[in-house]
Amino acid sequence: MVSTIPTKVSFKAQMLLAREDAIIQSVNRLLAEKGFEAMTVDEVAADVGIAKASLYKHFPSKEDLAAAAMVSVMRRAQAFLNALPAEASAMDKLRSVVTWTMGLKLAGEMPSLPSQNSSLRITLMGNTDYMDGLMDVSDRLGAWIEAAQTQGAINPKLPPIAVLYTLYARACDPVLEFLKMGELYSNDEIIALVLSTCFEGLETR
Amino acid sequence: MVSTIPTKVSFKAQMLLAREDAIIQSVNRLLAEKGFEAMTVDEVAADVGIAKASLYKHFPSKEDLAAAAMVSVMRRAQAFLNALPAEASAMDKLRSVVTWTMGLKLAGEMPSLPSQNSSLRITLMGNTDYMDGLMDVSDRLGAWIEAAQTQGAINPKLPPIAVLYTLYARACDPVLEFLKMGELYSNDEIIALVLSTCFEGLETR
DNA sequence: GTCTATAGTTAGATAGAC
DNA sequence: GTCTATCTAACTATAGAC
Repeated sequence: MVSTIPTKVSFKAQMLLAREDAIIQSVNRLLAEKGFEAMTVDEVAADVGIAKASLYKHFPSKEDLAAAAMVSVMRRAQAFLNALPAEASAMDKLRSVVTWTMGLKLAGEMPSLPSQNSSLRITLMGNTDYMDGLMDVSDRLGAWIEAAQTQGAINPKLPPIAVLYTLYARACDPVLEFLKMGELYSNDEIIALVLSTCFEGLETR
Repeated sequence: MVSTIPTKVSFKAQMLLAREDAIIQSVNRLLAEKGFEAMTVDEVAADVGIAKASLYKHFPSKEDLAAAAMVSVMRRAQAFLNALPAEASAMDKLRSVVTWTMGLKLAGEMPSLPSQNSSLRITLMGNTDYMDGLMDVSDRLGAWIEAAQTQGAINPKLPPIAVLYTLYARACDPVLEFLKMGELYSNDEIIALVLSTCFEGLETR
């Protein structure tokens, strides 16, 4: 039994995962484009190229679709953190992470969820994959923040939690899209500008 | 005719304005609480204490309700700008304005609109009261920004438009609500923290 | 698991009496 | 201008055949 069935099971499982990946990719893009409320399940189904009922066989609700997209982004973030050079300073790592998240946002790959929606919050906080990823990322960023403060790179008077929130907020900063709409600056220039205001502030140094 | 009718007309007009003020106040609060998509017209009607159909006699659509709330906030902003001491430096004025907008947000009086919703954008941009107010406020802030840059207070390398967007963005900064949810800091402390990260940045000076 | 078809609900907007 | 009652459209979710 072990010798005959595995390949077939594995193949089917692979197809299933591939389809779910396609779904998540569509959800991710649509969430970045229009946000959670404006995205409809019909759109997702049409974008993936399957029927809506089939979609509900994979994910039990619209909220779970969004959660899956967030888990996906969280995994990408973890992979990015893992790939950072170990010899870099805590400050450099933090700057790299923020640069990466802003790039994701400008590329239209950062899903945007309303922080108010309660049913979505409940689904997200009940999703252990998402919560574990969030905790892991927060812990690692938190450690770098405290290290940077000890080294005198980040203002030690700021509570680490406030710094963490400030960094997270750059991933959904409306300044990015406003500057992009103006069409005066390239994506790299926009990232450089916002990175500068974030770490160095508006005041002259 | 001129001597007999005016008082009655004026009285009716006054009642109408009072009712519309009450509507706008409800809309403003609900928009701050739940955002545009989550706010329903039924809720607004119930909150004001009138029938939904009556609401539609005053404002032709949900989008126009939100626009009226934005015009109201814009007027308050203009009044705040007018009341700033003329002898204050450009930099002090900018800090005061940002402090004020963050206070409004923390007090639950800052309506939050999705920057993606297109029908809302169209209504807003077709509303001359709103657009005139926005232009006026932007012009005055813009002048202060350039003055502060000339005086060396604000980093002159930053494009004024990027500085303006950055200041506007503080009015809807999720860091404010995150820190408020944590219940570790008072509203004044939160404002001081975000004001510091905004103007002085995260890096040690 | 995928489909078509539809149930069930909500919310924006309107009709028509007063 | 205000009301009750209703329309219409859109959307989430599911039933049931294959």
